[in-house]
Amino acid sequence: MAAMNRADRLHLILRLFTAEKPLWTVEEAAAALNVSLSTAYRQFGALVRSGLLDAVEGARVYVLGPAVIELDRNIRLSDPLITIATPAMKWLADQAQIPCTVLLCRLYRDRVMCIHQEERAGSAGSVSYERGRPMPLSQGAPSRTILAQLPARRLSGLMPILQSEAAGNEAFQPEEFRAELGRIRKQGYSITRGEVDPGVVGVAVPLMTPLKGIVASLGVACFGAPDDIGMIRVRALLVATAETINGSVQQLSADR
Amino acid sequence: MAAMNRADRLHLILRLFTAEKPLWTVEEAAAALNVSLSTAYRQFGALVRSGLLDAVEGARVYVLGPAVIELDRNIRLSDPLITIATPAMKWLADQAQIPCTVLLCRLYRDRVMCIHQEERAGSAGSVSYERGRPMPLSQGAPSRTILAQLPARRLSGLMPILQSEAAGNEAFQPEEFRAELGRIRKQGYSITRGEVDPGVVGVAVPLMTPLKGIVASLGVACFGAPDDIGMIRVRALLVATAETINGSVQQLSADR
DNA sequence: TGCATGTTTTGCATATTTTGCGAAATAACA
DNA sequence: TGTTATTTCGCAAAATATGCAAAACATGCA
Repeated sequence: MAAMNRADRLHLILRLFTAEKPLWTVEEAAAALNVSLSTAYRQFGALVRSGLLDAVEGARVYVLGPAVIELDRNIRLSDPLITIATPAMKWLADQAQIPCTVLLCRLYRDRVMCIHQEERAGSAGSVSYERGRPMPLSQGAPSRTILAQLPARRLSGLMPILQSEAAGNEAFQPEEFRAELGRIRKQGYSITRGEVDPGVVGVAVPLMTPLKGIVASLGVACFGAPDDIGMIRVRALLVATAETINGSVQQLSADR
Repeated sequence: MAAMNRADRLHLILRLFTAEKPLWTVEEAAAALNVSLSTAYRQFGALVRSGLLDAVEGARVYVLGPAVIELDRNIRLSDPLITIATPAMKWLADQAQIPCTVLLCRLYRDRVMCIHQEERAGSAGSVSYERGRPMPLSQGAPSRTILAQLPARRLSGLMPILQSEAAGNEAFQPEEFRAELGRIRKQGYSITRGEVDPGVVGVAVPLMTPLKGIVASLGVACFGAPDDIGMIRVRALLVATAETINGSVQQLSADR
């Protein structure tokens, strides 16, 4: 196995705890991680001491711990992109005159993940692009907008992922997909209709970021069959909001 | 320095990133952690690879990374206590006829921390007991309710913390405080008025938990000068809700 | 109560990883 | 281009983690 250091290994443990399998016994984890039982006990013990894991039920089973919640608050309060974007996103949610959710998304590993969302007051709809949930690269306006921003080199590196995401689906046409990304880049936005959630129309635009090598997008997921006029309006608001955010980001960079 | 393993050390790094000081250069961190610069670079590099940290601004500065957001979603979706309590907390927020926020809190290190909150629709007030923010042990109904549940031995261990929290304040009377905790234990709830936030009245009741050694409380923070009748109503709802949650927890334990 | 079973911790020798140092490479910038 | 600040790298020494087997602990049941 490739060289590994403690952060890698630690994160490997934490990554066992997914929404699909949130509970792990030490025995299961030892098997999954290919380590002896006693090592797994020691590692879990350390993680529990740090608060990143928590013991349930007489310690037979472990779940993610309270330190995660604390760290998440810190990130909400202090991440540069999130703090800059939040007020603008609230404004956008307020101005859009149709039920919707505003999404701030970024590339994360081989996925696109929402890192902040603002719901329009009274909008009951829920969206797959939910805060903290990694989504496929190829589906939905936020993802496509992000792909469209990538340098050719980086995009090529991701093609295998796109291929595997499309596996089983109707024929995935790399060339056609690239052309689509080119169009998005040119027009400056992406729209998808019901591609991720049935009945939901998504629009997204690219975002500059203060983060080294981070690619992000700002999107709006609209519920309740919005008409074309409504979507044009939302798109315009979105472009304006993104410009505001980009401006603040530039500002921040200049200040340092 | 005491024996330490890699999980401990890793967590030490993560804990540097607080809401007060969210940005760290490698140099600052190396100094704070008492390690050489090259070690700090290596550790930060590993953490960035795992997504727990993120490089800002040409990588001169680091912040908490997207993996934290992903882990937080996992915890929201899967923590046994949170998932059990959430529907009951929504119900409670809905039934309370005054503006309020419902709080699920637990002991976390030497503090009490809210791990889930539900705001009553239309309640604009904000509360210091915010999700993910560690609060002093001695202040507020959720904290006191939790202290009141602790075995004498454990409480004694925490007395120095209480002392230091009270440092500078008007004379802190350990005996008086213990007596107060005794009253809370007997009557089964705690009420504080404006102790944490001016104008906010807090009520809290203890909670059984499925977690080994975890002590928790369910509380309501009421805004807008609620009258006594209102508070009695809320308190009764709170007791009922806690019973529901306790029941579900028992259920869960029995199932395993 | 005591036995049988399943779970968790510990001691120890060994293997692996981490560390700090100085040097080298790289990037930033005037 | 030269100058400085940042970041990576190679290496030997020091610190830690690991697996194993044995021991301690807990649990359930007759």
